[in-house]
Amino acid sequence: MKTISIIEAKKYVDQQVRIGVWLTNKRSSGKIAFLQLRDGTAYFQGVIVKNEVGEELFHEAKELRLEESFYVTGTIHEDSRSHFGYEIEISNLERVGESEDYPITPKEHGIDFLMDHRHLWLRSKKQFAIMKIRNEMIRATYEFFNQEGFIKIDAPILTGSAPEGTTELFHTKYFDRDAYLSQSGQLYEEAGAMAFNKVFSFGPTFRAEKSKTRRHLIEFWMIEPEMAFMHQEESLEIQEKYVAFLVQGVLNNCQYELKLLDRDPKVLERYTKLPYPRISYDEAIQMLQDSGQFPELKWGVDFGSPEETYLAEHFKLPVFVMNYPKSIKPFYMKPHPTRDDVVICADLLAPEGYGEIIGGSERATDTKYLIEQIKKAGLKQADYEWYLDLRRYGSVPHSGFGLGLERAVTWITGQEHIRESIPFPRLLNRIYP
RNA sequence: UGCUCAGUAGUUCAGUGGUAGAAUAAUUGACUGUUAAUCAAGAGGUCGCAGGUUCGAACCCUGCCUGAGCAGCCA
Repeated sequence: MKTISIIEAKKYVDQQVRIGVWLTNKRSSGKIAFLQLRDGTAYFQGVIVKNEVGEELFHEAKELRLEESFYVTGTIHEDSRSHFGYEIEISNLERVGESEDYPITPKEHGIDFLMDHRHLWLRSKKQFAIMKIRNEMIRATYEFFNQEGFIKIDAPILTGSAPEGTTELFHTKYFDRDAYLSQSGQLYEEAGAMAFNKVFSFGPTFRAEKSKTRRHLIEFWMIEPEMAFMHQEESLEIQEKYVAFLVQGVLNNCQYELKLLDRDPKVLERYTKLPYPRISYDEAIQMLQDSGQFPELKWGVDFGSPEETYLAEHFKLPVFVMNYPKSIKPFYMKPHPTRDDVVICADLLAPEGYGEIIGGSERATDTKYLIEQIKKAGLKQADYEWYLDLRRYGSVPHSGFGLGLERAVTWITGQEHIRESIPFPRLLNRIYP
């Protein structure tokens, strides 16, 4: 007899199999009991009938506790009365690990309680579906960049200086010197692009900002591609192709998970059609002013979440907002060739109110300009000499972007809050578990 | 960090000055197709912490702690 996983059950109809499972819920009457089972691959139910298995085993089945682990042996049946489409008629049970007073019950719980039990909450259906989709997006990321000829160059996590200087950094010690946790691998990816042409990084990012919103994490994962001999227009094409590829990957491989989340695949299908609309920052300001909803808004300020939501809702698609004012963007962005007040950059705003998921730009290539900008930003030139070397020795036009994985997962899975898009979220007041 | 709200049974909540409540989970029993099953029974409490007002405080006042929502910042 074969030991299988639940997800394979449909291949073993009318056969005897054995499955290692946990109990997620149970219902019983005098002569029949339904055990809701999960094994980490899927959820389905086992049926155990007293007349078939005898008094003793039936009693044992009724005694099983929530999240107790055991092996079931039985026959797989196709059955429309079961949500999964298949179920197992149990002929034997072998108990493995007991479970007393499992805290998470099938009833409602508050967010504080669930976050305190995040290590257990991950077992529930909704979290299972989100994590499987997150995994698919990671898998698709590697597939996409490999097929596009990128190689993965890992950026360091410990750095000796502030890469962008603006946001707050986590401070730590590097033996007897100061060090900081990475808030972006981008500058290192630029070095990678000069060595390997098309590169990307995928790693954790740390921001010691006191932000407390549904779209912020203190620790999150970012995908940062960087491409040599590439102007912004081609970069935008890669960006939208990548995002559409992520959505398509989820549509191809996660239909079961989308159903568990009640996320309509038809909505996601719209996001696989390219190109995405593009508007300039100037046009965006005009649109927002014309809407009459943002009377205070002036050219030169960054958008908040209400503005981003308005823009993305207007197009009902991811939308690129291009060429922001120089004053609100970091020092390394390429200045516009005919205007000195904007830079060559774009943010991709996700629809349905999910906000910015990508920030990207063409990078400045002129050494003198960069030195000026570094000074203006109040940074120490000495910390950036290695970065300036990239311009001194064979500088080429190059562009790159960063995609926040959890923001993209939150959008594609249709979640309210980013905290459920990462296994163990680090939030302003939360570092346990 | 600012503004707003909340903290009472394992959990989700009601209780606005006079003996601490409900639902649900867990426990025991009944029930042959349940989908948050249903029905019955018993059990379950440092009312976030400290101080104050009062004959009397879960409730009013002060301080503190913890969390959530929104904003700024950003991906």
